[in-house]
Amino acid sequence: MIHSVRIMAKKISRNGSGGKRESILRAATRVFARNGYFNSKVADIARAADVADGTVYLYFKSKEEILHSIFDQNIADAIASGRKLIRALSDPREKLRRIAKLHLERLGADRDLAVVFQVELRGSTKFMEEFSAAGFAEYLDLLCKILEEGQRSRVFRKDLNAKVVSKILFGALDEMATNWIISHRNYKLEPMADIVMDVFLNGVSA
Amino acid sequence: MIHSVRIMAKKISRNGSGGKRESILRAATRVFARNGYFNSKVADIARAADVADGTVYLYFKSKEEILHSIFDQNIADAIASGRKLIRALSDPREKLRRIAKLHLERLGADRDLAVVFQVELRGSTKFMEEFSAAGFAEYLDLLCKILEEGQRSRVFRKDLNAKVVSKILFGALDEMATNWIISHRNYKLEPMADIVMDVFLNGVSA
DNA sequence: TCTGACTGAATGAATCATCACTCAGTCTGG
DNA sequence: CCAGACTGAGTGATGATTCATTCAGTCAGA
Repeated sequence: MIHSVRIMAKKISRNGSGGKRESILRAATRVFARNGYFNSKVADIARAADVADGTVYLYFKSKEEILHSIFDQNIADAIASGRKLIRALSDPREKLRRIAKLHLERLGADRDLAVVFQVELRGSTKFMEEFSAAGFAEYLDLLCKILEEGQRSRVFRKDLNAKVVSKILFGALDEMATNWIISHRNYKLEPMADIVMDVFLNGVSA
Repeated sequence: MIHSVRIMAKKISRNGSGGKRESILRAATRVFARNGYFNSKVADIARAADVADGTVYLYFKSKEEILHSIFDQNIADAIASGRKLIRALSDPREKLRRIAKLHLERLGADRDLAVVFQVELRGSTKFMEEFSAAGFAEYLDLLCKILEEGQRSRVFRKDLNAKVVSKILFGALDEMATNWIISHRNYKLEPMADIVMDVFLNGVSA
């Protein structure tokens, strides 16, 4: 009995929305987004999460690991959602449209997270390289595979390098997100995906 | 006689490639590119420029101002080059092709500068917003104006928002540059402009 | 031409505020 | 009472910036 309760507690504390770890990650996202990673003090994160400074170190090895965790958790989730979303579809164009929409939808739904992804994670080659090695490359690969599939079925032009073309698409979406953050006007991010996909698909269709 | 010699000396020390200010800027670009802005010590920059720590402060108010100066100097130069390059051209498509090539040519010619532009300048919303207000917006506007011109002459589709479309183009080029930096393989950046422009122009042409 | 006063660029050791991280101790549920 | 989650004051390192000092070069007067 006691045993199972402890396991539950552990589980909640690891994954649940009431857990300290989650709470620290959410707080850190907010703090990083507001001040920038290097200007954020661990003490600020602790205060925002309503825990003591030391508690942060019970859950994360270092300040840097917090940033990593924010990225890891979200990119893995995004890729999983993306794969699931396109599983039932057959038209490569539609697959890309859905992925693009999901991409901007997710970032548009949480401005703080978007800032961390678009701004803070870019702030050092070290991070860029580490991150690119992991989830980022996987995301690009997801796009690339769809493009290749479309080339095989002659939906997309075959004279283009799929890898390069997937970067073009990613770059266009990425810029939409970055501009949305910088701009202080209040518009919806996700509809931008339609315009991007219009131009892009028109450009790569056979 | 002596007087004119002094004026020459002053002029060289302000603008010439042998001047300390220039030398500090070049050194800073290298150091920022290697270590990242926040991990770079002013002392590192001073050593790389072969001057004393304090000398840096005779030319720049702060470490931050050094980063600003690197950006300001280069973006202004890039925009001027771009405008000059397209002045004699009439076809909007050709104008965009030339600008895109110039964009990647400049970054591809100086990896350190590219790292500062693609990575270090992105590392804080504060920088992003300040920079976007100045030169970056002007660059986007340059693209936008060409697109609008092309729409008027029915070269480009009129059903697209020129501002958004210019961001798509910028984002695609930007991603080429960023990927070139992250990737450790040794390829030329500038030819990527052709592929980008192929897809892009195909996508926006009427 | 020589000399002594003057200038201001350049120096780099010292200052001082800032944090990431630690750890000795407290609290609490069972 | 115990285990272990949690606390938060303290520590040590770091690094941007300052400023008293040096010294190479300029200049004016004799």
